[in-house]
Amino acid sequence: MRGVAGAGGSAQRPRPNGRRALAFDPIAEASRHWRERFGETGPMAAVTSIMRAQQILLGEIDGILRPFGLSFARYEALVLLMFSRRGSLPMSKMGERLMVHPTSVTNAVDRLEQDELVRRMAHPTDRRTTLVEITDEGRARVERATTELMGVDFGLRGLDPAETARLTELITLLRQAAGDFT
Amino acid sequence: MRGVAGAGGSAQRPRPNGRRALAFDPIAEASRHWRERFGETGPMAAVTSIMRAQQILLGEIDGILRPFGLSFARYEALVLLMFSRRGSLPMSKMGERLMVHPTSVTNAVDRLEQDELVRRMAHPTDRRTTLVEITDEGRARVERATTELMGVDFGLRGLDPAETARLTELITLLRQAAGDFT
DNA sequence: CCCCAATAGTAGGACTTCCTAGTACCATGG
DNA sequence: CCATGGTACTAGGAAGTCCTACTATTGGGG
Repeated sequence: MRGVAGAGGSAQRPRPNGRRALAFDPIAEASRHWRERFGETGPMAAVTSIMRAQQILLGEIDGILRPFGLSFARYEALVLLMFSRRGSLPMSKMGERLMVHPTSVTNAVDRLEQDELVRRMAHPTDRRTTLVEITDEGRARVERATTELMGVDFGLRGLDPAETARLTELITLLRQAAGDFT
Repeated sequence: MRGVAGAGGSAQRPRPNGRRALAFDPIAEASRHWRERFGETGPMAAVTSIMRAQQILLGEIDGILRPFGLSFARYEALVLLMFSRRGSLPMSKMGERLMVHPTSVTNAVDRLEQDELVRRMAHPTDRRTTLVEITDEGRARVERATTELMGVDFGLRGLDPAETARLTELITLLRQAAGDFT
């Protein structure tokens, strides 16, 4: 269905969605065009690169998670609940930690609940709040999926540990400047 | 509507979707949890960071483009056409260069055509092929949008030019390993 | 003690991405 | 000369994101 990162090193692996590898880097190519016409192009190349990286990684990860009946969005929600002390959190807390819109949480929880991987519960004191609790099946599922994902480094290839750490570091600077945290 | 990247340096700017800055970095926090439980966490942190960076940048850019009646997806398509020699390209070529699924091109071109920023034309010799040509209005629009985007470094903040270049470089390694190009 | 602003969650809608299927057309081999 | 396989595009649908309301509930100030 997706290949789940088997096959070969890097060259002849079929592209996720049926595209094939190009003989040149289209981002570098575009960057060249920009430079000719506008001069500075660093930020544009970086932004385009990030967009593309996200697309690649999400495709890779979703492909790995598909056999588990999960998407990355729902997987992340399950992980968050698994890490929580009581195995449950208010929806609002989930949105905050996952850094997504409240309606995205509603969406994810709806689907997870349909699969009986989580359960909505009333909050004991605040009737506005909905608690989301991970089920035993949810725990089992996320545990297995995690093993699988870690086995393939979350689809991340081509970077050694130091480079991986540096990448995270640079993006942390970006995120801080964007106001993600103080 | 979105703020268009004005206001302040980094701290008190309202988050794109109404979330506010947290007092800690949720990705670092999650990474700590992972390390406790599973040991290695480098790839997971990097992947999560990229996902978040994409979300931030896309929100930023779409906010800037909204006054121009464009989204980033459609903007990229217009830029591609603007850079092409004849101002027109086959849809398939566009999908290849933009690295998106053919149906995504159809979608983007549909909307651009409704706004009369591009025009579908028959290919002179191959009747399977649809050529997409940028209109004068399309050129004008993308020109103005580009000025705006370059003025705010495509929403990229917090990195100096060297760091920006390094970020692109690291992601290029990732993309190459994923088979984006040879 | 009550009104009113803030908070929590959801419904509905716009947009994007991908996938699967289908149709139309080209190009090559028998 | 046609049959077959590959290419180009689109229709329909699933999933995710965000946004704008809207309802319910809470908690504080007058």
